[in-house]
Amino acid sequence: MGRGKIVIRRIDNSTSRQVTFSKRRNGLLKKAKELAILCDAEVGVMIFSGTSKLYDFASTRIRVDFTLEFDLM
Amino acid sequence: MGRGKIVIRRIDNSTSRQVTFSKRRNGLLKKAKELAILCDAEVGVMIFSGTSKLYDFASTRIRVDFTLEFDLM
DNA sequence: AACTATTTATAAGA
DNA sequence: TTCTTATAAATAGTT
Repeated sequence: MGRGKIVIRRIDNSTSRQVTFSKRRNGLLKKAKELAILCDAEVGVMIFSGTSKLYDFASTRIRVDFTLEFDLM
Repeated sequence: MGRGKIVIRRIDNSTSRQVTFSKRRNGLLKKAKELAILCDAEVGVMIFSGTSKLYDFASTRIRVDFTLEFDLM
């Protein structure tokens, strides 16, 4: 959706990748909230950017304890 | 988006709620995958339906261990 | 389970 | 880099 059609593959240009990350991250969190409300569902989303900053959402009736283990090289 | 505009509040009719759940659940999972690929981000999504069936997605470089604790009444 | 009229998300551009 | 807008994509209501 947008001025042009895109293929779903890693965006090489880091600036474009950052801009797209910001837009789509917000879109995903918004849709997660809507799903939880509309359908009375339990939804949890966690997103880590390349710099490992966390963005997340969890519906109120759910508690999620998670540990993340990255295979760092 | 659709034939009419909707307000984001719990859908009372259970059949409609179920149909919307199915559509939007798929949409959310798709967008999570796209975000992970396009932006090389770590993304995890977990969705529980009213009947507590789990639908989830996690990008391959992430491992998420989670426990869910519902406040059942 | 399909369809399609519309709304919404967003890719490019300014 | 915040705002705009043309267009792709998601989906609400319908069949």
